Amino acid sequence: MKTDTVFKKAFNRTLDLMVRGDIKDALPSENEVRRRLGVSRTTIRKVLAELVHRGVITTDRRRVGDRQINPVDYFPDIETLPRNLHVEQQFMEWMLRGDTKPGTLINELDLARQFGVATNGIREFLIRFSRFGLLEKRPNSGWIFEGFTEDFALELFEIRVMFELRSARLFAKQPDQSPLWPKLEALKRAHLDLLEEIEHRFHDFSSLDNRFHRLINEASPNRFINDFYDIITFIFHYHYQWNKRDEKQRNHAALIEHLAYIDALLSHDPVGVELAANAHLSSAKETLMRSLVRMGRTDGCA
Amino acid sequence: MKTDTVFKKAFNRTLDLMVRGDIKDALPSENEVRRRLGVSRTTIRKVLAELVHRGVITTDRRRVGDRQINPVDYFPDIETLPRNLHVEQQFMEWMLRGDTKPGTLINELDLARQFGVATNGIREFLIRFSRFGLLEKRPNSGWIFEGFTEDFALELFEIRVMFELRSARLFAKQPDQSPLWPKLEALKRAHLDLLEEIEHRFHDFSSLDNRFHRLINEASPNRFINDFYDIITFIFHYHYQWNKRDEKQRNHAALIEHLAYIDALLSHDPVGVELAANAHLSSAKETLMRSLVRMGRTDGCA
DNA sequence: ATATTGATTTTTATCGATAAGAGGAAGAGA
DNA sequence: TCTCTTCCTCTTATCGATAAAAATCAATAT
Repeated sequence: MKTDTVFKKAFNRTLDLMVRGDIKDALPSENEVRRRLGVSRTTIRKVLAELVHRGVITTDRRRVGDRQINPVDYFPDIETLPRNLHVEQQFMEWMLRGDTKPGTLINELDLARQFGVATNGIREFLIRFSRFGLLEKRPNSGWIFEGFTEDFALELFEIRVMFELRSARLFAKQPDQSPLWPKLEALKRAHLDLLEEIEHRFHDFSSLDNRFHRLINEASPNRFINDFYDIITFIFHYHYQWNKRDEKQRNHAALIEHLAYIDALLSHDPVGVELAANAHLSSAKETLMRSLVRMGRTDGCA
Repeated sequence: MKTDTVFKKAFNRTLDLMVRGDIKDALPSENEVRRRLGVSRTTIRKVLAELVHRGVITTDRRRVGDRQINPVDYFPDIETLPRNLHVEQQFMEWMLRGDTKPGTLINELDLARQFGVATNGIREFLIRFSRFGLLEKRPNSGWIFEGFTEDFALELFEIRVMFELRSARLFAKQPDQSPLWPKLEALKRAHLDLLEEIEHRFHDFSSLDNRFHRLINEASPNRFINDFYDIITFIFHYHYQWNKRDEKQRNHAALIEHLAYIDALLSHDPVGVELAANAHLSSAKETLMRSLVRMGRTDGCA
């Protein structure tokens, strides 16, 4: 039996639309709502039915009633997360926080019980996750966890540098009329904005980081490079979610490096691009390696 | 209910051992057989029980009887293939032979019925397969097949060249005492042997090809490069399984290129290595691209 | 006609059940 | 004491069932 997370999320989002005034008086057609929320009409109808049932809208012509919408009407956030995300989060927590050692073998059944899902869900997650190079399957037996080790990080960065330099070079070579230049300019402004407010908005850096590196790849797209960047994004997302040490400084420094990198790109100077990219990447690597060493020492020897 | 392919394969292999005379008179201990076949003792016991049941060995002390072993005693090969391999093969056939167009959407239920397995098996295969960059999942809906197109091949080769040049360079730089040099020598000899008998042994090239490129990576291992080579191996394996055109010439040419490449490596000459590697890779690319174009034309316009 | 809603069919996500296979504990034999 | 075997438990591979969500088809209204 599927979870009804899609419905609950759609319901909450519909309430949002009404609260924000994007929907007032009569509701738009089912198809219109469907388009806005990006779910099927079946789900929309369920949402509408529930709204009627709760007296938020009237049955005839579905007018928005004068009933106030309050926080209790919303489904709790957890119930709007699909199962596989749930599994992912719990697994990453198990792996990164639990200080899971290289060579640990993973027991599907055990994890399934721990996470409260069927073994199937665990297995599907593990298959998906295995492309990150941290797991290996022994047929008819379990999985072996290779460990989020220094070696892993070094190998990851070796590829990352190759790919990034390749893409940056190609980006710099684009014709002047390319639509990517204005995009890069916009991104530069976003960086400057963030820099101004770095004191309290430093969390926003990671999404900017992502946008930047993906933009670099857009100049000459290659699906394998893009896929590889998924790995980086994923690993960093979870790793730094639980390693907040020096987050502000880290992000501040990276922001400055990005700006130098962007300027080098904007100046079309290949040597400068290479230098700036290298500088940024090696500092990112440094940061990760340092935090890995620290992680390993959480048992008290530092 | 699991399939008993492990048992059947182990059974066949045990018969092989007896036929080949590796096992005569009394059988070795369960643990010994286990070690040789690489399966669990549970499975071995099942095999032994079956052998007794069929009168191939005697119950007491498990002596090999004088009953002749004949082909009928073997389980058919198909029953020794695990389910997921089955799915894989059928899917690849569906995709490559069926001339499946880019943008085709994949229906798990439909494939499950077609291949005679539960939807779960299909889904697990698709998740595993999606790392090859040919599929994309739409949550709560199906999968979309991106197509085994020219773009795909071009992107694949761009990465392949980057990785191979990197690895070849590092390989050439190894110290003289590295154990990889003798391995390379051995591989060279294998190439020469095959070259002599190319007329009727040209099928053996692909495994040699694999060994060669994996050896190159061994000098400075990187799991992501290795994983990427899995993609290449997989794609080529199936693609050329159904595109046998010019197979002999193709392999013959590649063999010659390999030899030049190997000699360049053995001479530690970085420029020569780069040239030879490039030459080989671009010819491999040529071959693939040509066969892709032909595939597209199987509808008769050529 | 065309867009909107209503009813119906298909497909996906998810669970639970079960035979096959892995592996451990302890007795039996050398 | 050590290996081999028997017995037993736990895990994986695989199926089938079912609610949720998507997709399609039919009816109605504008």
